[in-house]
Amino acid sequence: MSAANIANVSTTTPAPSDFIRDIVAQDVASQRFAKIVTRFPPEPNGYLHIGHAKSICLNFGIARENNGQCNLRFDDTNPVKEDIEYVDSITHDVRWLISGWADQCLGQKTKGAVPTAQIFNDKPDFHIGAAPLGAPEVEAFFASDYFEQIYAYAQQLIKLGMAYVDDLTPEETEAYRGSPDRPGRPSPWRDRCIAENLDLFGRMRAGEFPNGARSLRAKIDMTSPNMWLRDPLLYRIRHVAHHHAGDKWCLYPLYDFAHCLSDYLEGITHSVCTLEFEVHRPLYDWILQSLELPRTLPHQYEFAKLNVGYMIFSKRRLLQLVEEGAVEGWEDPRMPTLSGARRRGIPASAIRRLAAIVGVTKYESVTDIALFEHAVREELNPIAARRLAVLHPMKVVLTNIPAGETWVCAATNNPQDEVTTTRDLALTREVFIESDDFAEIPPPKYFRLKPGGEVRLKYACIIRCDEVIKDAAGQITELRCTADLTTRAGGANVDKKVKGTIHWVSASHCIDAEVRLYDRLFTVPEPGATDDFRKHLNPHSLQVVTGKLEESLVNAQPGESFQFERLGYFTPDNKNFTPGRPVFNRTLTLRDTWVKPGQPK
RNA sequence: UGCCCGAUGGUGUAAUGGUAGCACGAACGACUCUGACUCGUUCUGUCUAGGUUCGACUCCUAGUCGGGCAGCCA
Repeated sequence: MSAANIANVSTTTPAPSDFIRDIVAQDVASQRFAKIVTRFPPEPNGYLHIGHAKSICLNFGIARENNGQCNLRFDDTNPVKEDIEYVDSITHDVRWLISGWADQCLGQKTKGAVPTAQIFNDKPDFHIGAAPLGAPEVEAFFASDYFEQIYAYAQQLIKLGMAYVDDLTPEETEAYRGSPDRPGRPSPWRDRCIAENLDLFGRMRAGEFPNGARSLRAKIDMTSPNMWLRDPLLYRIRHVAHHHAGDKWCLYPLYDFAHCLSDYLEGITHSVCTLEFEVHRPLYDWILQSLELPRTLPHQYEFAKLNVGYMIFSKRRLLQLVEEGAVEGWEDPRMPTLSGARRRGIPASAIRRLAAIVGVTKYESVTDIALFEHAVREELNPIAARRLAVLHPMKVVLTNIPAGETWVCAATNNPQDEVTTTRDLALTREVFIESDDFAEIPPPKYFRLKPGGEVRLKYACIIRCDEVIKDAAGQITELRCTADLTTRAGGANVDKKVKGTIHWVSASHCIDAEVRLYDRLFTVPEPGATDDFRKHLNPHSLQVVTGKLEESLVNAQPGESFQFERLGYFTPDNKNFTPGRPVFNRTLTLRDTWVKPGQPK
C-alpha cells in the first residue's frame, strides 16, 4: 500500500451540508457567479496543523462540490515574521491533504504572473487567474505579487478622499483610537489635502521616512463602536526585504487592506475565514465598495475554528515547543501539524473524515479527541496490512518442537479484504510472546496465558504453559510450553476453542526494530486554557522500545500502514529510514474495551 | 459600564414553525484464531423566564453564560 493509495481512500463520502455551503448553494442556484472560487490563505509563518486542515477541507470541499476552484494563496504582507521554509512546507502539506480528493480544484498561477489590466463592463479592471490544469511552471498565489496593484488602489482611495497619510507615532495612534467603550479622536493629520497625501504616500514608498514615522489610514469613523472602523491603518513602513518580493518595497499593506483586494483580484467569490475576523467584515466591505470596482465583489463568511482535546493549535505555542526542544521539530509525530501527522502514519483521508465529522458552525467548541482517533481507525482498519510484532518480548520454548524444525503457518493479511491473501509465518521451537499476555497470577477474566493454561498462537496452534522459569532474582526468563500441533489449520483439532488468542514471532525468523510508541503530547484536555501549557506536557508521550517483528516487515516502506495485531497501527518513520532497517512509529493503539481489574478506564 | 457573535446528551452535530435524529463515547450482550472489526440493546439533550402560535430547538422580548474586538500581526 503506497502513500498515494492511502490518500485515495474514502473520497466518496456524501457531500456535507452546513450554513456556508447553504449560502454557496443559493449563489449557485441564482447564478450569481460564473464559477465558485474559494481560497486558502495561510501566512507563511509556521507549519500547517489540523486546525488549518478544517479550513482547507471546507474551502477545497466547496470548490470540489461545485466544480469550482480553491486558490492556495500566501497572505505574506508581514515580511518580518515570514519565511520561505514555511512557504515550502505549507505547499507540500496542502497538496498532501487534498491529494486524490480535490487536486483538480487547486488554483495555482503561472510562475511569476502578476495581475493584468483588463476592461470589464467598459471599466478598467485588474485580475489574475489560475494557470490551466496541468500547466508546467506553476506556483501558489502570493499577496506580495499584488503589491503594485494594491498600492495603486491605495492611491485611488486617497484621490477619493477616503485615505490619508498620518504622522502620528504608533503610541499616539493607539491613544487616539480610544477603547471599545470610549470613542476615539481624529488625528490632527486627518484632513490633509489630497495632493499632499499623494505626495507623502509616494515619498513613503521611496523610502524617505523611517519605520513607524508615517502610515496610511482609511478615513472612516473614529467614533465607531467597531474598533476596526476607527480609521484603520492600511500601510506601514518596514525597511526590510521580503522573502518573495525581494527588496523592492519598504512599505507594506496590512492584512485588512491586502486581503479583500487579493480576493477581488483573484476573483474569489466566497472568502471563508474564522470567527475572529467577523468584526473585520464591515471594513472588508468598506474597502471594496469604496473603490468602485467593476466586477461582482467577494463576500466574507466566518466559521468557528477547530479545537481538539489534548492538542494545542496556537502557532506561537507550537513554535515555542519547537524552539525549546520539547519536541523534535515541527514534524515530530506528536505535533498536531500535518507533517507530524503524516510522519505518525495518519492518512490525509482520516483528517478529511474528521473535518466531515466536526462540521462547520459558528459555535466554538472543543472536539473530543476520541472523534479524531475514531476517524483514524476508520480509515486505517480497511487498508492496514496485518502483521505480528512483539514489543515487550517474553521467550517461550515449545518443548515438543525440536530445534531446527519449522512449521509453516498461513497468516491472513487483512480480514477486511474481500479476497483473502496470506503470507507464511514460521513456527519454531523458540518464539516470543508479549509479556502482557502471560500472567503468573491472573486477574479475574484474564483469558491469555497462565500457568497450566492454554492459549492460541494466532495463525499457528494452541499451546499449554507447563513451566515458568525464573532467574535468581525471581524474574521470569522463559516459559516452557507444549504446542498442540493438531490444532493447526488443517489439523484434526483445528476447531478446538480456547478463550484467548495472542500474537507471537519466531525467535529465529524475526527482526529487531526500533519502535517508537507515541502517546498524546499533553496530559490535560485543554492545555491551552492556562498560560503555563508546558506544565501539562506528557512525560510519557514517547517511549522507545526494541521490538521483535515478523521478518516480512524488513521491507516496509514509509507511507505504508500496518496493523500490528492486537497492538495498534504502525508506519515506518520517514525521517529515520534506512532500507532494511525500518524504525516504526505507532500511529494509534487499537480500541481496547477490556477493563483491567482494578484499573478503571 | 460600548459593539459584534454564539448556546441542542459527556463530545461533535441534524432538525430552516409540525414525531428532537445521527455519529463518537459509555454500559451490557452476541460474534470472534485480533479483548480489534462487525452486530444488538441501553444511557444522557433543546441555557433561563416571559411572549407570538393550533403547534416553538426554530420567531419576538428580557436575562444568564461563553467567545471576539482597543497590533504599524494575520
